[in-house]
Amino acid sequence: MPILGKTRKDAIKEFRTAELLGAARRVFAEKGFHAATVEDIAEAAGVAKGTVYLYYRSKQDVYWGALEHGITELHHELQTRLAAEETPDNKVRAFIEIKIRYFEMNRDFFRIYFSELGSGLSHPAQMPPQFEQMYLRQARMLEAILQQGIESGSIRQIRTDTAAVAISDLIRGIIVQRLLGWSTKDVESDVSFVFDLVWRGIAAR
Amino acid sequence: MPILGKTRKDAIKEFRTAELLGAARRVFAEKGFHAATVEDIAEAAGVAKGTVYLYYRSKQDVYWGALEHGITELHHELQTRLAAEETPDNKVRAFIEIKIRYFEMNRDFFRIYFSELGSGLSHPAQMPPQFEQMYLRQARMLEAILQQGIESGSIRQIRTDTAAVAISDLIRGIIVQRLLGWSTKDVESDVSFVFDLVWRGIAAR
DNA sequence: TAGTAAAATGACTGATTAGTCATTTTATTG
DNA sequence: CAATAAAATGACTAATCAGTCATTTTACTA
Repeated sequence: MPILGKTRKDAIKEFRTAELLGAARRVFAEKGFHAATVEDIAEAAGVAKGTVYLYYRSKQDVYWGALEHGITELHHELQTRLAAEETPDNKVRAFIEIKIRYFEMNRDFFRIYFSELGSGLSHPAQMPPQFEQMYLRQARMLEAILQQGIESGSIRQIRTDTAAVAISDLIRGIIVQRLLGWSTKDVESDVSFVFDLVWRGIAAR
Repeated sequence: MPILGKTRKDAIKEFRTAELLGAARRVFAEKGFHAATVEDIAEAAGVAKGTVYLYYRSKQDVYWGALEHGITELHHELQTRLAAEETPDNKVRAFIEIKIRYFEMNRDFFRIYFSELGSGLSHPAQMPPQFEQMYLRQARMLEAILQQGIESGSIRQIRTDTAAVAISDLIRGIIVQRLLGWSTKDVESDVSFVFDLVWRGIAAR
């Protein structure tokens, strides 16, 4: 039974992989890439160190796996929820809200995501190209919304690429504030602040 | 001659310290805190490893020294230049421009500054309290300008703390874009973009 | 210039840890 | 229930590097 056999093997692999990625996310978030040891991750996942190397080629591989998992999940969340909104202003607001809420619910992931951005700054070459693509994919999603708004007349003529990046920066800033405990407001109020600032800035007069 | 002697000794110390901080900034920016070795820094400064430990107690100390130096320099730059501006809108614009230009001229420093923010996220406890103070000091400078604008009626009622942070986030985002080579516009045009977005968002109607 | 103090050096130590692989445990199958 | 294959283990190796300190070099002084 080659097919069943293959499926079962894959099931084990998927299970261990998910187990390890969850542990990796927690450990990397707490200690950062360098300070986290493979032993730490193995322990957090409840396996021995050698087992980690049965599923990932290196520590760096585990890290990228954890990062990719979160980015993909967030992307799907955005695609699904944005499809339900009609107007550009609702879409922009939803975009802001979904990202803030996702990171609020996945703080460990945000720490990895954020610090990877930082190290990508120092070593752009070492980052696998697909990650640059993943970052840009989100920016393009937002750009498309802005473009739609410009065409329908609700958003003024504006550089959509720069505006999209600016919105992402504001969102990231809010998350950092929340993680540091410097913002004690509820999510809704932070979402409104960002949306109002942005919408005043980009809406047609 | 105790006084002269002391002065000379201090002069040597200052010279070596500056030498080392410059080298540290370059090396840390290129490799990041963990991957940079004390040997690297010593070599970049043209001294032996042991010499580094005559002026700094640890690698971490060197890092904080480099960070503090840049933050202080930027702070003085801001204080001096902002004093020359009169109206809130000119001050806000100057604030944006000075920061972008400073980081544009000190790219190595920005990499350290930015990644420290990232690791502060993961280990808030390990960051010496004075750094949190330094970060907040800049935010307060901006807040004071906004407050002044509100009082004079040119800026609408708005949460100055959140707005100040938002402006800083936008500035940081622009710098990242520039360092990654994703923004090819001249500084003036990036400054204008940020200022226009912000001013539409916060100006009195 | 000789003698002394300050500064600089770099070989060395101890600790850490990524990755390996011979051995053991667990699951499968006929 | 063997016999065999798959999965898991963790002791071990080799490499790296922060920090030390006995020795050497440089600067100063009388």
